Amino acid sequence: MGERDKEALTKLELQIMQVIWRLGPCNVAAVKAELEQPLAYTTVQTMLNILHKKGKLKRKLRGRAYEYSAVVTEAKASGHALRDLIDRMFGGSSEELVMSLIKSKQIDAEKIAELSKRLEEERGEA
Amino acid sequence: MGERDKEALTKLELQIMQVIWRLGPCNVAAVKAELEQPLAYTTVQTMLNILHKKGKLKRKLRGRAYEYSAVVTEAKASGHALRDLIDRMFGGSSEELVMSLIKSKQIDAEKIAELSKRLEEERGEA
DNA sequence: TCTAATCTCCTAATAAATTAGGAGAAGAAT
DNA sequence: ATTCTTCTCCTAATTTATTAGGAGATTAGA
Repeated sequence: MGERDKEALTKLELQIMQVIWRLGPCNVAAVKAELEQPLAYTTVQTMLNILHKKGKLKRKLRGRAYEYSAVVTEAKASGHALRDLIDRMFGGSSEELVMSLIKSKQIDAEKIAELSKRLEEERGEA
Repeated sequence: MGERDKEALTKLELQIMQVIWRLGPCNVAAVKAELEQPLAYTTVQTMLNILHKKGKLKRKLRGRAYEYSAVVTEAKASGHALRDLIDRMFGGSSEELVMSLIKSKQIDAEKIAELSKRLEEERGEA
């Protein structure tokens, strides 16, 4: 990865970000408690450090522990992950992705129609 | 990764699979020649071995070199990658994913409508 | 046949991601 | 004040992913 692509979150990084998106600002203990896998305190801390270094989290001393909070929104992160996948697997075409969803039966005509409709409505309100 | 998830392709693995999906059965040299990054012959070979071990490729001696061919289709692999992303980032909901595409302006109402239409047509023919 | 060019296998170095131990600081409890 | 706990930082072991070297086999061509 040549300097670029440092946006991407690894699996564990994502899980940790998700805890913080869900709970809001957290210290190490809170994140650790919320993770389904049992991880050592220091493991969680290392990951939080990495995320902080990558600019995904900011932190602030609260009491005697740091409290970490998200710098990027979940929407932004998922948008980015999606963009990556589209570029890497669907030749950059989001239509291809949607077609793939349909072909693999992960979504159907009804759902698409429903989404279109919801879209129209939102469009109308805006 | 507890035994499961061994479906997932890493970045380089994916690139190599893509060469084979595009060109059909290939030997090491052919894959190496087709990759944009310059990689050593043995590097490509190691990756092909790994992919073979993972069951993504099968191989057959053709002349004096192995010829590797895809066991999984591109559609299947991309379907799986998509499923993973949906599970990991969109709480398992493909609708959420599509909404995210829309919100991040990676696809718009027109496209969705077009897709729906194309779907109807295909439905009609089937 | 002999040589040069592959190609395979085995091995391993490097890098990135995940996991965690230990020392010391600093507040809390007695 | 002394002890106990909790938290930070620094460090590093482990695992997975990427990269590649070298020995020996086999074949093609002179």
